[in-house]
Amino acid sequence: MKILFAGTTAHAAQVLKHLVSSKHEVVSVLTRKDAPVGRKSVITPSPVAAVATDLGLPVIKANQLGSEENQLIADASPDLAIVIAYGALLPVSTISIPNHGWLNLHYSLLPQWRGAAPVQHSILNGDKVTGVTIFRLDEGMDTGPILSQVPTEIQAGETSGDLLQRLTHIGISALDECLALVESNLAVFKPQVGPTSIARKLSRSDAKVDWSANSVAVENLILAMNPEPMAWTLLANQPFRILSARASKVHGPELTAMEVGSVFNFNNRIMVSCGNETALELVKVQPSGKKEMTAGDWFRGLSGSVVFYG
RNA sequence: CGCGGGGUGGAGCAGUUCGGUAGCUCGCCGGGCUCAUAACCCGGAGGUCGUAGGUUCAAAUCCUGCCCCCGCAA
Repeated sequence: MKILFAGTTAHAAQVLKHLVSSKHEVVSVLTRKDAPVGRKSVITPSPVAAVATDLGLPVIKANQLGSEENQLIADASPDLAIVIAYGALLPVSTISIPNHGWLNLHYSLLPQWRGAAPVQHSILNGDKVTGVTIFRLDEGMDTGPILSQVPTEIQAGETSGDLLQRLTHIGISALDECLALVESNLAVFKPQVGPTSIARKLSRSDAKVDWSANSVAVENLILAMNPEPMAWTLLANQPFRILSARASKVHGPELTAMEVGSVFNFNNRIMVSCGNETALELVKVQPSGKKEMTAGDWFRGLSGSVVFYG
C-alpha cells in the first residue's frame, strides 16, 4: 500500500523507519515545522523530519493543515495514512483524502486517556495496565472506532520514557497486523466503549512535587515526569530536579516529628519525609546548574540540614 | 548580545571577600578487627585547582581573553 506518515517525535520516527523497511511504500511524510531547540534556540527539524530527509522521502512541514497541505497530500495519492504523535488535530478535509482513511497509533487503551499525554497520565495515576490502541481517525480527539488494542502491564519503577519505548515496540507489531488487515479488506472497526478520561498535555507546573502527598504518589509523579518535563522541587529558591526515587517502607516516630520535605540520611539512603508519615528514597537528582548525580553524592557535598519546599 | 549557576585528585563539595604551594565526606589500594560485613580501626596512592596570557617576591585566590558543562526562559 501507499502510505502517508504523519508524526513528529523520536518514537514516531522509529515507527517511520520500520514502515519504510516494510513491504509498504511510504509516499510522503507530514511533520511539524522546524522549531528552536535548546539553550541557543537552534532551529532544528523534528526527529521525523530528520529521518525522512535521511531516507530521501518527500516531507511536508506544517503546524496547521490547510488547502495547500491537503493538495500536497492528495498529490501523493496515499491509500492509507498513519499518524503518531503529530501534535495537532487533523481537519476532516485532510482525513478524508486517503481511501482507507487514517490510522492512529495511540499509547493508551482507549477510551481511557484520550489526548496528548496518555503515557504520563497512566503512570501518574498509578495504573496497573496500559497498552496501545490503533483506531481510525474521526473528527474528534481520539474518539474513532478501534481496529486493535494490545494491553501491557506497567512495570514497577517504569518511567514514561521507558514505557513509551516499550509501547512503541508493541505498537509497531500491532501496526503490521493492522496494515495487513486493511490491505486485505478484513479490518473490522468497533466503536469505543467504557469510561473515558482525558490526558491533557502536562506542563512544568504539573511536575512540581507536593511533599505533603503520600510517597507512593510522589514516586508516581517522578516516574511520570521522567524524562519530560521532569519532576522538581525548590531548594534555596532554586529549582531542584528529581530524576529518580522510590517510595520507601521507612516509618517511625522520627518521621512524624519531621517537617514534610525534610531530607535525611537513613543507613546511607537519602530520604525525604512525605505526607502521612511516609518517606521517599532519592536515587538520582540534579541541583540547579549542576549535572545529574546520585542522591548520595549530592548529600555528601552538603552541609547542614535541607528541606524541600513545594 | 534573553536570565542565572558552575568547571579544584575517580565522585560530590569547601577554600576565592582579606593572595603565601590544597582540605572535607566518600571511593580506590594495602593491613587490622570480626563468624562476617556495605560497620569499625590503621596506613597509602592519586590534583598542571578548565585553558591562554597579565599583575606580583608569591596566584586555586586579583585582571583580561577563550573553551566546556548545567538550570530557567523561549
